[in-house]
Amino acid sequence: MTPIRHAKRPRWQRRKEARPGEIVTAALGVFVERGFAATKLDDVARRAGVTKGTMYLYFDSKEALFKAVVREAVIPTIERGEQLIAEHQGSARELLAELIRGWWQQIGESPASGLPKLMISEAANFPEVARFYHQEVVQRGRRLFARVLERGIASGEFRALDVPYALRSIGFAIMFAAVWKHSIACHETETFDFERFITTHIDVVLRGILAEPREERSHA
Amino acid sequence: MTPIRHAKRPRWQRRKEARPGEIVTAALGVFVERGFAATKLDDVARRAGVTKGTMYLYFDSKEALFKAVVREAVIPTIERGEQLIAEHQGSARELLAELIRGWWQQIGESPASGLPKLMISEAANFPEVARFYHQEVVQRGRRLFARVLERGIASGEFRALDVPYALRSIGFAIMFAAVWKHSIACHETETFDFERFITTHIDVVLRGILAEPREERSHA
Amino acid sequence: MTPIRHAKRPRWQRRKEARPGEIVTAALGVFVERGFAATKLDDVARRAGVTKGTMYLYFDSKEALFKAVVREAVIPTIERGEQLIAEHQGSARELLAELIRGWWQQIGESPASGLPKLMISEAANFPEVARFYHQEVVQRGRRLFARVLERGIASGEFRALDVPYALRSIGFAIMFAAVWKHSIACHETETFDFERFITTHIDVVLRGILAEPREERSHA
Amino acid sequence: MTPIRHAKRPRWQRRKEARPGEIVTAALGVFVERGFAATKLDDVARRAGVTKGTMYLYFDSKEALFKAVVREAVIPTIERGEQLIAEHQGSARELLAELIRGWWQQIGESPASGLPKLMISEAANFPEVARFYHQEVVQRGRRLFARVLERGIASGEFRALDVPYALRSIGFAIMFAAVWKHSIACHETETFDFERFITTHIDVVLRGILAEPREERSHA
DNA sequence: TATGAATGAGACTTCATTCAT
DNA sequence: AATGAATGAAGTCTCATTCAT
Repeated sequence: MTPIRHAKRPRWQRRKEARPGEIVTAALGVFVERGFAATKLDDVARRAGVTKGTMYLYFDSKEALFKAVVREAVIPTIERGEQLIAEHQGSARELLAELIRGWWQQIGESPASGLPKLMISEAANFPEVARFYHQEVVQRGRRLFARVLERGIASGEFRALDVPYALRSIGFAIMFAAVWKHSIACHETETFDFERFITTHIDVVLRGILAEPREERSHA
Repeated sequence: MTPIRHAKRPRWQRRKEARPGEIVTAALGVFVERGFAATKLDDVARRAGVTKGTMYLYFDSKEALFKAVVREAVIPTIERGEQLIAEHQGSARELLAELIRGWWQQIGESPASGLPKLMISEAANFPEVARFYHQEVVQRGRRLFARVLERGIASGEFRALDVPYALRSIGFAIMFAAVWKHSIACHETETFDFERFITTHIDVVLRGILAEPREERSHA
Repeated sequence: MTPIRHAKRPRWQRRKEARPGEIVTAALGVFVERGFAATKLDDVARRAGVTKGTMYLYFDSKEALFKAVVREAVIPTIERGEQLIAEHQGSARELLAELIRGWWQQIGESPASGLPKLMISEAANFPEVARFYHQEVVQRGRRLFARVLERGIASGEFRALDVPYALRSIGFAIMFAAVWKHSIACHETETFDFERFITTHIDVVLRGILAEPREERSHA
Repeated sequence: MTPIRHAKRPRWQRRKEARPGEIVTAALGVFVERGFAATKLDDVARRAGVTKGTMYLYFDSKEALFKAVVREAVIPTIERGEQLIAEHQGSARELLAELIRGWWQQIGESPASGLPKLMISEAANFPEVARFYHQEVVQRGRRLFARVLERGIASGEFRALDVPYALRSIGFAIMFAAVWKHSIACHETETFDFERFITTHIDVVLRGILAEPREERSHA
């Protein structure tokens, strides 16, 4: 009679390469959901499929993990932003529309879209990180939009705008959509159709900034 | 023989009526700044000019205080919203402009403007509160805007819009301005001119939603 | 029938003044017994009759508590040392004998006698504290002994000695007795009679340093 | 076709015989420096040139390692002690002097001199080890000294002494010198000349215990 | 009514120990 | 035989909450 032998699964595996990324991904999720202070490392660990102790092999502290999360999430945000500019061509209006639509497709639908919410929530608790984010993401993004607007104004496509504020008028709504997605949207019964929102938004703001049709026109 | 009577001033005064309000105000500030979990009751107490123990005379727990803060901040938000509709008249475009400008003046510049940031940050941690806020503020606000847009469409002032999403296109930017003010804006070197933002925003979105000019047109 | 009413003893009392001293005393005991690292704050708290949390009202950290313990225990050691010199008079030999006997009575039998063991054990872990102890206690004590020896040599009572090392020859044994008392002595079956040790030690070392009685004798 | 053969040097060599000794030596050093609880096995491993895991091939636990360290360090201490007695001959005074000097040369200058400090520090945490050390080293050492003193008294070289305590008067200072060497001595700016200390100590205590010269005397 | 000393549950963090490689 | 990634128990420290004053 052979004794029953449970095929003993190993208690854990060595996955040194994969771990940091998995932990950062898990942490991004929990931080975005609950905020830094309310996040328990146990929860992050569980979501990453490791134990609490393992996380300290890769990150010195909860704060270090937070910074790593922001850093990791920021880099693709920047890179994709740069790429978007490089790629898109055509009229300023098409460029702007593509920029918005592209941003949403590449970032808005990725986990990195939680970053704005995270930074907004934790700015006061992590001033240096906030400053870093502001420089590397916010200001860069603004310059991007500004360039497009200015190009459109120069070419006569767009009317004379107060560029620094017009870009906020356009961009804030998009940022808020991302923030919304990761917070109260979860509690809405009817689902929010981001596709439709983006389409409508582009429609509204483009009309809002386009130069007067042609012949007639006279605004102060 | 007259008994000696020390004119002993009481160590503290009875301020039963004033206390709760002061505490809630202080708590709103700290909650908005740091978030619920990162807020220490000691800090709230200090800002309110009382001690930690005193707060428990008025609020059962930190969570209860949080709910009170939201409730207290929500009520004027709603009331002012209602009032804004009731007061303003005129064309839909003027109404919309006044609505936005009025919101900013009455709420955006008050401490209650921190509420959106707070709710966004804590929605996942306080689902019931989030639901309450969503119903009493968000949806009500939306209905407000929707009514204005619909009125404008009906009167031919505005073009045919996807109302539920167009209102977000307009409103999100304003909400984000409030959120921004309480978070990363603090880390900007150049100051953000909200007045100018509001003006530009109204300008852009109004043009964006107005019916095709045809020939005539003349707005300020 | 009267219901039985337990005279409910208060869960705790407010004793702000007394606490720090009690905690330091308790901590001295445990630190001396087990060493810094092996000491659990829970144990200190229990011995002091408080809870762990209470200790943090008075000391910022375990390390801060350690430093306070040393500081508190050092001060009386120094003060009593100074006092011993000031008080004692008479011939150098009597002075030396009194010094040793007095040290034992005043310090050796007090809890502060654990200090040498504690400093010896933790010197490598707390270099700054060790330096402080070395300056304020060790060197001061040495100067004390040195002065007595020099006085005796000058007066012809003691023979010409290598003072810096002779004082160690005398003093080390006494220090070791204190160290011993707080460590291995606890594991001896037969008790150690400190009184008898001190008497013998004084007898031996005094003979060892007294000037040659008179004419005769000469050994290498 | 000859298969390619990488002359792959093994990542590690079989050093089964050498390992335990190296680990014990490293551990002795760290234990003496920092104490048992403050010692991290990682540090020991690094000093021994192995990894933490390897240590568990030779020692079941940190405590087992500690015991091994004591055992290993105790044995030569005992053996050298025995050897010292066996070797030395001559008058009791010479024997005593040689004993002290020999102890210092053979043990005081070896790493084993850290043992007294270690046992003193950890006696309360490892009572059985302390008891073992006490029996095998302390008491044996005492008996050794006692025999020498008794021999000297019997031969008339030494005066009538309270032997059990006189030997402590002599021996404690030497033990303390060893303890000192491994703790606070490291923080002294001026170096401690052990040679000179031993010489002075022998000088002082021998005079302190020699019989009164009477008129003359001649010991071999 | 108000205080703030005291509490204790719970979080972060360390590190001895295990075990897949 | 050796490694070092992974574990989890245990300790330090914080802070919401209680309660004697």
